[in-house]
Amino acid sequence: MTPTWEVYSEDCVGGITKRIPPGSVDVIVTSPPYNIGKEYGSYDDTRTDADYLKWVRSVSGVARTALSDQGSFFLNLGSKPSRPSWPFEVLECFRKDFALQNTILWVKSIVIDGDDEGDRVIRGHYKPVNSRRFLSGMSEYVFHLTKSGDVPLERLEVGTPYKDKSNVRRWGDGASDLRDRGNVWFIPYGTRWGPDCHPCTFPPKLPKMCILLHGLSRTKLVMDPFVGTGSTGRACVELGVGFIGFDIDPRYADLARTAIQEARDDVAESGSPSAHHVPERSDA
Amino acid sequence: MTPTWEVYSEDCVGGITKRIPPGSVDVIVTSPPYNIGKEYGSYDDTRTDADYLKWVRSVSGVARTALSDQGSFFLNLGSKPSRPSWPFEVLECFRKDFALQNTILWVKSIVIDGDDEGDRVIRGHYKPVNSRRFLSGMSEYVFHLTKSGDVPLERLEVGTPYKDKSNVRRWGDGASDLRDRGNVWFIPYGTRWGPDCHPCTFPPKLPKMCILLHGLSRTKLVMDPFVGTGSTGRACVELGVGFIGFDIDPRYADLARTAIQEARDDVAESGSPSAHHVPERSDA
DNA sequence: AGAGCCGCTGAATCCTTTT
DNA sequence: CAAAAGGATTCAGCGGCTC
Repeated sequence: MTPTWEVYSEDCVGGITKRIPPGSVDVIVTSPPYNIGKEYGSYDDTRTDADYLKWVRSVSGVARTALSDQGSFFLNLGSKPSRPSWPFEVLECFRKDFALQNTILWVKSIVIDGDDEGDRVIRGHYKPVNSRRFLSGMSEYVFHLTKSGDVPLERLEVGTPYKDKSNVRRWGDGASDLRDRGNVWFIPYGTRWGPDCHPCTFPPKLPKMCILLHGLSRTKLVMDPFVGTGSTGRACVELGVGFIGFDIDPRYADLARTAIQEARDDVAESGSPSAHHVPERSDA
Repeated sequence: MTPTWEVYSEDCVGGITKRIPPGSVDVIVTSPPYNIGKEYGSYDDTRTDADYLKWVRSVSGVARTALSDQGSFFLNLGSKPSRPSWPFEVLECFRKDFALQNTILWVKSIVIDGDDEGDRVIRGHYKPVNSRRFLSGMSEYVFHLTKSGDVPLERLEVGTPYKDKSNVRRWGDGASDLRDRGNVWFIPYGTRWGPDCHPCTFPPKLPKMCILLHGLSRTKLVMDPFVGTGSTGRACVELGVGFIGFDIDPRYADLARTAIQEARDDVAESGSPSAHHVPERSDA
């Protein structure tokens, strides 16, 4: 049976309540908008932080209802350069409904100075901030939230090959050359980052890794309350799992539907409905 | 005039109040103990989290008093994988007295998958945890706290060259070929990890980079309320700035004094009282 | 002589069982 | 039922050994 991929152009709080049976979502992957005023164009731009956080609380509530008891909620939060504490303040809202089980650091760019092992390594796109007081932000957070704080994961699904190959046969089960990647994920942006891109989407590799970490076999339905350009939906098509997404802005909902359709065409063409691994290059 | 380096074996809250004139500290670099029960052997081991956080509040208060208006407070907080939210909870205590101006991510180990730019890169010490639900922790936080949130920094003092010019090791030239390193600092542990090492110290490179980031010219006195093995004191000797440290445990205070004395001997021997740059290898 | 194999050790570890 | 104690585990680095 083919899974379904749906995107609704409506407010996620209402949409989730109306359309999603409680406990039926296995994985949530999303990146909420920073400034609700921008996204909800009709709203008053002078919304206070307190208002925003109150709204976040309501999102958290419906998310908890929709998620299954053994489900995983991957919450991507970047930080406004001018306010590094913002992600933590938003996280507090969700921690009233969820346990923080893991904090994943999405590193976009890093400098590794030369040492015994090799020369200096600089990887990832460098986006400098012109400031006297702020360091350029090279990372975002992916908070892994669960209801119990005790949801089993498939760490090796996003694993990395052993460094010491002699350990493969010694401690690996013999077949797999994989060990835990840890909580620091280096995922650079793709080379091109179009001007019409949603400001707060992530590269397709990120939602893919999140779903794989939760475990593909335990994932039937993925939800994204703020689809943006539809990276999560695209990942779901490629992984062959169901998806339901929301975006109050019809333009983004359309973008996401297009992205999903493109992914379906690609999959139909290449023939492989699901790639059970992290591809080397999964940039759009 | 030679700066002074002092370590007192006493509780930092009392020690700071007694010995440090308000506003006289330019930079604080420290890594507080997680479990006060362990450090303060005589205390009741059944201290609750709330008690610990209350104690943190008192530390925060004296730290604020000691710090100058334009001072920087670099707070290193690691996290047990089993409780990823702990650093954020502790941070909240300090945010009542300080503004969070920057969040620096100290990355100890990272996997960079191969792509166009090169082969797969694995760097740093890998410390796996035995768990089905937790990812291995490869990072810690360094929260940069200030009074105003608007303290100017010297980003290029910890900068990195624009290009890989293999034989440009000429530091005298200065900041011409440097760009901002960003907020993700890759600093691996040294290879050897001696048996008599304090469990929660950071590599000497870390406090050094913090002081340089604040600006050597604006730094006369550095303070560390929990010296541990004395990495911060050692860094101060090497940079030629004053230091005052505290540790209630006399053994650690002694360790720190020894570390400082060793650094003084090293500096006296090599002749250069301050190295105005981040050394390639500064492991003890 | 260099590649491969194995033992040993560590870690602000986690997990299970027992008081 | 919270807390303590002992057991289990992981994988990189190192060193020694063999082929």
